[in-house]
Amino acid sequence: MQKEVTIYDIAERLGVTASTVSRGLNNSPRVTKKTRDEIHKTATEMGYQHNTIASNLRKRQTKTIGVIVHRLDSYFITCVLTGIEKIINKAHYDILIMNSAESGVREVANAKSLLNKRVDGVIVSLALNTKNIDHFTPFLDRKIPVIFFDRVMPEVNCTKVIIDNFSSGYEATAHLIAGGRKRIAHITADLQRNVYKERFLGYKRALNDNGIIYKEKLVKICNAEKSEIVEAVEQLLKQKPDAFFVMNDFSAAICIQVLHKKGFKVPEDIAVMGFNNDILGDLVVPKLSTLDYPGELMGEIAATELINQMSLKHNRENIVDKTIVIPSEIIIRESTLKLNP
Amino acid sequence: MQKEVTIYDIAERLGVTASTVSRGLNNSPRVTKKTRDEIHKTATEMGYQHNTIASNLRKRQTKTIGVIVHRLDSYFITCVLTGIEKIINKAHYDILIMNSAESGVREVANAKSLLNKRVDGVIVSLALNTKNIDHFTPFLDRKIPVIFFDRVMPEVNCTKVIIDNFSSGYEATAHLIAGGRKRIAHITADLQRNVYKERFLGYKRALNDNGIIYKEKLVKICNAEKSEIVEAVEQLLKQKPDAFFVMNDFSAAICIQVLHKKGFKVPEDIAVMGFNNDILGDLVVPKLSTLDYPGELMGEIAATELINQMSLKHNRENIVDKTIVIPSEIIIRESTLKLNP
DNA sequence: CTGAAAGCGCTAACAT
DNA sequence: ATGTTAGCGCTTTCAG
Repeated sequence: MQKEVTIYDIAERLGVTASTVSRGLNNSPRVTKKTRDEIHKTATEMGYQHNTIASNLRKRQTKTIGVIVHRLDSYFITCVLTGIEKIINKAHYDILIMNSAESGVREVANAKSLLNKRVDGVIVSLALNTKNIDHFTPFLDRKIPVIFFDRVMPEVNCTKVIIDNFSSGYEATAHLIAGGRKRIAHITADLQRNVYKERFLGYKRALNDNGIIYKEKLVKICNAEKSEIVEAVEQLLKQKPDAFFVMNDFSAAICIQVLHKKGFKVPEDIAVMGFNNDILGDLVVPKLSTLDYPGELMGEIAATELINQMSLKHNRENIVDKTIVIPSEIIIRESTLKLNP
Repeated sequence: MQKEVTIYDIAERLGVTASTVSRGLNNSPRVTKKTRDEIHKTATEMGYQHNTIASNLRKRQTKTIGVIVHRLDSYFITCVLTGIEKIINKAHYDILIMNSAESGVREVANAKSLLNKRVDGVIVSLALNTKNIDHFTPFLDRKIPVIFFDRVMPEVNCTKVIIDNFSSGYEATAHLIAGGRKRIAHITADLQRNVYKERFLGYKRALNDNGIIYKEKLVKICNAEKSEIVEAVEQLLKQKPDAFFVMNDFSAAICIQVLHKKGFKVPEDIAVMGFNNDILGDLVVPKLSTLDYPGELMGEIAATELINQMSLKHNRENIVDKTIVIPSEIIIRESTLKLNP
């Protein structure tokens, strides 16, 4: 950055003072239309570019929000980001995206960085192994709103946007049972994280409510790597399951692939239920039954809530931490069709 | 933002001056280990948080790069972002992601915003309808490096990271021809954009080199909306094609779905060739033949090049604008298997 | 309607 | 090893 054209340079050229130039550039009505136009004209002539950093320092606000996601290469996350972006942009804020890459350590660093950059608000989905949210208390102390979405800490009192994972897990399992399945395998991820834990609890409860005994051997925990999914499916097949309830559609599609390779028919021999309503679910054969998990809507709602809270800056006491539950919906396609008796 | 704890507050408490505190916090060797430790200790005690804005203003650099993408909800783009992130983070830079949402107007606004925020470098993939790159000249004037990836302006002299779209289009088409196909339909997007145009030219050339006459009626331009793809496939079927070469794997999967619904067998009746090597290609039936388009690698290379150019700040004359071509590779799976004579 | 003056919080010559 | 001083570029109160 060599020497910049500043408002002083414009001021000098026009024989006015920097304050006037600043007002002019910001289209303040306190400066005549004529000077305002002149200011804009010379500004472009001289190649002036507003310095947001200086402005931010002076105004003590950045008109920027931070978003911490647990990964970037996920269809669900990009939908959420698209939703956030839609709302945030309309309100003339910018977005600083940080990627924790499922690492709690990086998440802490991300939070610190956002704090140092003085973002006006934060939206977060927690990393897989985040144990507490102490790294967000500096924000709350400073009355900077923080909204958690999807992956949250259930116990902690703060604003959350989630789906009802328990009910979704319950509903998925109940649907499989209604289809005549009795040995339902469940492939999921780290149960520390609320989303997986609650779906798992829903699964167990549905079994129980239908008089099916829960068997630990029918449950496998793994991350969403293809190799791990393949391995999990193969292991679980030893338990002779008649259905799989899988953590996401991508993994469910892999599951189907493995089953086909092993000579099983889906859904005739084994049913497969996904989660997330990924675009891909409609394109595989058989089409995947799944739970609709409206990412873009979730992003929009989180962002709307954030903007709302940011605008309440001066009487922050009015903010009530709430939990917003977004409706999720079971989508029944082909992979779980009923068994003929 | 109420009154902050500043280095002056720490200085006062410790009976030293702000410079010392600043040095201490930055772990400058010019201050004794003892005072350094004291400074850090009191800083945390007092809840001090470094103000990046003030620091950036003073240092006249932000350690932040801007990335403008044409959309967020694309598997390819998220791979690129992941790649960029990997490299950029290692170099202790932050990333400001902007979404042009395929709008040239928004792209111009994004560029301006990044300029105002004084990013140290920029990585861009152009929107569908961007006509020129004048909005990036202010960066180049200020010696702020700009790297274009994937969607670029071929004519303009600047640094680009791309794949060889012409050859890829050629190779895909030649592969189909080698499989005995003669009436090869092509579904693509706006030919203004280099990537589509060059693949199209490759397609034409391959036809020509193999003595097949190019037929305009076998080519359809559309965006990647599902409905448009379905419509395009249905229209093209009237031309009795024996193969489809489709702009991306997602659309190719839709194409297969339509063909199945119409009673065609893939690849026996009609072959389908995708583009991008999306994860999804391996999960559909039949598995998709496609062109591997290494997004993450592209991101890594663009970022590495950017960092390289940013480090050359003071003798920017040394920068040679170059075009880096990343190898793309045809992947033959099931959807284009050879016709039996 | 415009100007003067102060300061946002930090860093880096230059001095001691 | 630490202090002094100035200033990054902008906004905003207060004055005229």
